[in-house]
Amino acid sequence: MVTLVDVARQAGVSTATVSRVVNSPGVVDKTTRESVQQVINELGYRPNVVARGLVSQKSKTIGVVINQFSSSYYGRMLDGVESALTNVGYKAIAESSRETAAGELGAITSLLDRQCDGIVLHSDKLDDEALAELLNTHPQIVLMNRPLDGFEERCVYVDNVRGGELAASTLCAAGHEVIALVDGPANFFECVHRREGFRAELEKRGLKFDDALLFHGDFTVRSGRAAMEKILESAVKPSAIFFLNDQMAAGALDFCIAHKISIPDEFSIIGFDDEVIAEFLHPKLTTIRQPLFEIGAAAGALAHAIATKSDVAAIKRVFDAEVLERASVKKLTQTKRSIS
Amino acid sequence: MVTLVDVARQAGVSTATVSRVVNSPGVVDKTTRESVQQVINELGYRPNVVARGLVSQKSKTIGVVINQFSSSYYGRMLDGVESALTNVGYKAIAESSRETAAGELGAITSLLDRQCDGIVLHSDKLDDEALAELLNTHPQIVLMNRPLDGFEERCVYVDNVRGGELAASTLCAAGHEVIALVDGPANFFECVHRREGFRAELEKRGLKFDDALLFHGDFTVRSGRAAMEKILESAVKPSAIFFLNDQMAAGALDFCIAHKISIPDEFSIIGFDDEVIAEFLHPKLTTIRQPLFEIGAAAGALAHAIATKSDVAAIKRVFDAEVLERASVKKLTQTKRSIS
DNA sequence: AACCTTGATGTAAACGTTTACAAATGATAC
DNA sequence: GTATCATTTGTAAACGTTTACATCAAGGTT
Repeated sequence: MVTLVDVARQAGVSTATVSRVVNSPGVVDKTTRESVQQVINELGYRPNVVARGLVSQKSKTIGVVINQFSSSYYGRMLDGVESALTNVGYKAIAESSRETAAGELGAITSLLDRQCDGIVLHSDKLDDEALAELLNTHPQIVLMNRPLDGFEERCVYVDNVRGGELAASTLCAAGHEVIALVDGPANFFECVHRREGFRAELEKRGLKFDDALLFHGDFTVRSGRAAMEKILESAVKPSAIFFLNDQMAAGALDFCIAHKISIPDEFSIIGFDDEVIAEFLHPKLTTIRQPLFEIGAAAGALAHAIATKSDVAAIKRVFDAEVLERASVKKLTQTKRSIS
Repeated sequence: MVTLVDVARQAGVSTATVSRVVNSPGVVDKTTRESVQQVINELGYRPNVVARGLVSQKSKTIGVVINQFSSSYYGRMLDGVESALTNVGYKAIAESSRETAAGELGAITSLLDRQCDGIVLHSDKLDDEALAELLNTHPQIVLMNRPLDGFEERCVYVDNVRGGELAASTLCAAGHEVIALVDGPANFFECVHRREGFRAELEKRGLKFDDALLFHGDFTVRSGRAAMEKILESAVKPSAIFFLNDQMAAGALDFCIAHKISIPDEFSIIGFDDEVIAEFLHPKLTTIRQPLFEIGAAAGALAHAIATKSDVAAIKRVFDAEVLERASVKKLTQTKRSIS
């Protein structure tokens, strides 16, 4: 490995001078600079980031903690983080928690040990209390796609309430009035918010949400299939169904194909997330899209801003979801609506 | 930040002793060890990985270069790499090339600058020559899911030839004899190999592959749709089609739905890759699966073995693909076969 | 009693940088 | 000719560790 010292010796200058031509070429004399640069090129010298980090006490690196890599949900956010950081000369280093609370904590510690200047954390295994404590002791941590009361400044996320409203308004605008909702895991804040927004929008439109229309799922394909079956067996006759994520909607669609139930003719279906599978389903799934890349980018920018003590106010924290209209929602005609 | 020096002072010992209780507790006296450990806990001391790396000249880190995060293709391999490394106390740090050759080179340099002990490279932008040069100058680099002549020891990949054979044998076993093939980008080695294996298997079975049955695509959904249209317009009447990746097969399926062509009744279809979408398509796509997690894990293990100069021979380099039979391939009956 | 081991600890150099400060040079102004 | 200043360069300390080597005490051999 060729070091600063090698270059200095070869060029007949001090290490300080070499360091200067690398970091602030302006201050060194043109002749010196050029001859040093020449030696740098000849020897193929590259600064050792580790040594540099030790003395500068900066790693120019932001750590990112996610659940796993093999899901485009995290992938899209990672791409966003990396993109934002690359733009400002920082690096992202991603670590997976392997889907356990211990893994999340371990990843954070490991990233901190590595002297990351900031950390972008996607947590869904730690509870609010643990998270609050973490954020209090480590001012360089920001939360990605999760809000936390009292830490509004350090959270970047999609407005799930607004997302739920959007689902309701999309369905209502298409003429639906009796709408079933298939829930996700009870303790997920996303579910609470999406449901909340959904109900609120319905009420705003003078429609009451009947609890008989609420079905339970756990975000898996299998549970979506089961929920669809339950809906068919039940007494309620919704014209549309809002699944709190795409996986469950996919399960329902699969069930419908198997049982020759025509979608969207017999039921309109809307999902949430816009996963890659959504536009490959049959029919193509209308869904609510979270701007994951943008959320990742904002989280990266926020962590960077905090690390460099630069202006944090300009960074957008709360993102709106948007509806992607595809083919699983049918517009009801006036006549049809009155019949049903 | 609390350092070794702080601990040493507080515990009334030298930094060497503290370092020893952290790294080789065995050699220090029980009483000393315990009192030092006590101070470490009180102060919440954590070793600075950067400083440690500087003196030990080891980072215990393997860098991984991929094209992007937001694709489960890379995600599955990343999970594999991370899993293998975590098992041996190493860390993976992933960087995306943002899909350009310059990005690949930049990521490698950046990882090298960070003193990664090894690098796992997934390259599809660099040609064989550039790669060979890279591997020659940097013995710590290994290639993930790409073979390279002359560097068999340092490449981990799926046997695409065998994968092509598998596609052919699956279709033949179902009674198909006239099989169309939809190609991918001409310069991708994957395509060359898959085609090669496909042809070889056909010939082995006494079937000749007619070039009229070869159609071109570029791995995109759109091109799959277009290829399907071309096949329908053409004079050849295949009973089955082998798409060199799932994306194109998805496009074809979409086209078929739109044009009321029943799959697998009118055509049997097989894809390649087993992307997440495969089992959500209609009908569920039969495809050839690459063991991406295992490939990533092996690549990680290989890089680690090289970095630690341990035994490299035991690590599996070439992986077999497997066929995932779902619903897009139909078994032809003897009668039907003779009619067609 | 002299010598050798063994085990525990400390001393100090080293890793490859950056940077505050000092020093040297030359130009400018009077 | 001296004082002042700007520009360029060098010296050396610092960052937080690890580790070769030295030291020392205590116990064992002869």
